[in-house]
Amino acid sequence: MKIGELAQRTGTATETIRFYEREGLLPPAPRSGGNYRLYGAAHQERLLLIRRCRSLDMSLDEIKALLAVRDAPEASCEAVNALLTQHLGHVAERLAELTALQAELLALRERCTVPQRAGDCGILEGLGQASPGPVLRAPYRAGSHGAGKGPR
Amino acid sequence: MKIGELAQRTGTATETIRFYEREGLLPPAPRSGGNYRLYGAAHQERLLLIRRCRSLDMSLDEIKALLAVRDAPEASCEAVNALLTQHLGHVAERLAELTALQAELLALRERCTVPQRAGDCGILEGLGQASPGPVLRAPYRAGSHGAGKGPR
DNA sequence: TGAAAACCTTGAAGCAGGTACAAAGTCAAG
DNA sequence: CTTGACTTTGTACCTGCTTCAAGGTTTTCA
Repeated sequence: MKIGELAQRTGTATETIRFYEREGLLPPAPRSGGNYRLYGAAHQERLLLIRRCRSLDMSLDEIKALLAVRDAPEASCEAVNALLTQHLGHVAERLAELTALQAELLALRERCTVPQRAGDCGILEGLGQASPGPVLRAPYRAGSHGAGKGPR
Repeated sequence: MKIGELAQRTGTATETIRFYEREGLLPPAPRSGGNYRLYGAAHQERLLLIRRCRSLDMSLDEIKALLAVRDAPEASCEAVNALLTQHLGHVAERLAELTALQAELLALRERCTVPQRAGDCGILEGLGQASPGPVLRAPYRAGSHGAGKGPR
């Protein structure tokens, strides 16, 4: 099948598929006479695995490590376990951060229930005060997922 | 004070301060004879407000909107309220996603408790199967915060 | 048959929110 | 007067894609 069909079958944009190939997550596809990429069932399964891992919020590097283990079926799968545990750690950490964040935001909203002059707004005042503690450990990390403006 | 001192006082990297100036969050600082940026108390307060908002995981655009209201003290602060509520929505949404994620990852880890051949690993097998539902709504969003590899 | 539409190709640029250089200029202390 | 700490500008890099632009190929249908 051509890239468009693979894209449709896996719910992945064609550009994303090419991107995964460039990044080494998918092997370079064989080409047709007209230089079109041609894919089979194995590619499709691999791509679905990648997408599933992404939906579990793993980084491409983590997925690469996972695929490397999968590509060596005689090796031990301990590494997979370790990776998963580590990833769970990241998720738990982020959950804790977001929970603290939510509490702080809710408290902040309490401070201004009635519309008034911005100069007297309790929220802006509250924002001027120091945070009770570092909610997010750091200017977190370049290029990951958060509570920003949402998809699209 | 010079940029280094402001950086130290606010716990912000000097590059980040210059970045905020470029992005229009901070006004262009007046310069010394040697072309060094010079800052006063007002700059420091504004920067702290920005950093606090960032620690609340607001986007730079959201912060810009907030600052615009702050800069017009006679305007109504309703917009601040709306922004905060909207932001709380994002956080709640992300929390729900991460919670579902965590459950799925925990279930996955159950599948492989003993080291074995990667070819028979229950986790890799589990990853090959379809997800029970879309955990994350979409290839989430370019450039935000997540449960990736963490800072540094 | 031939032209239009629908697909595919590569490459480069853009997003957020910075970080990390490099090459050069400025200033204080020894 | 030189060393070192600081600053300046500018550019490139990070993640995980998405969105172009400019062309090549294949399919469709009149």
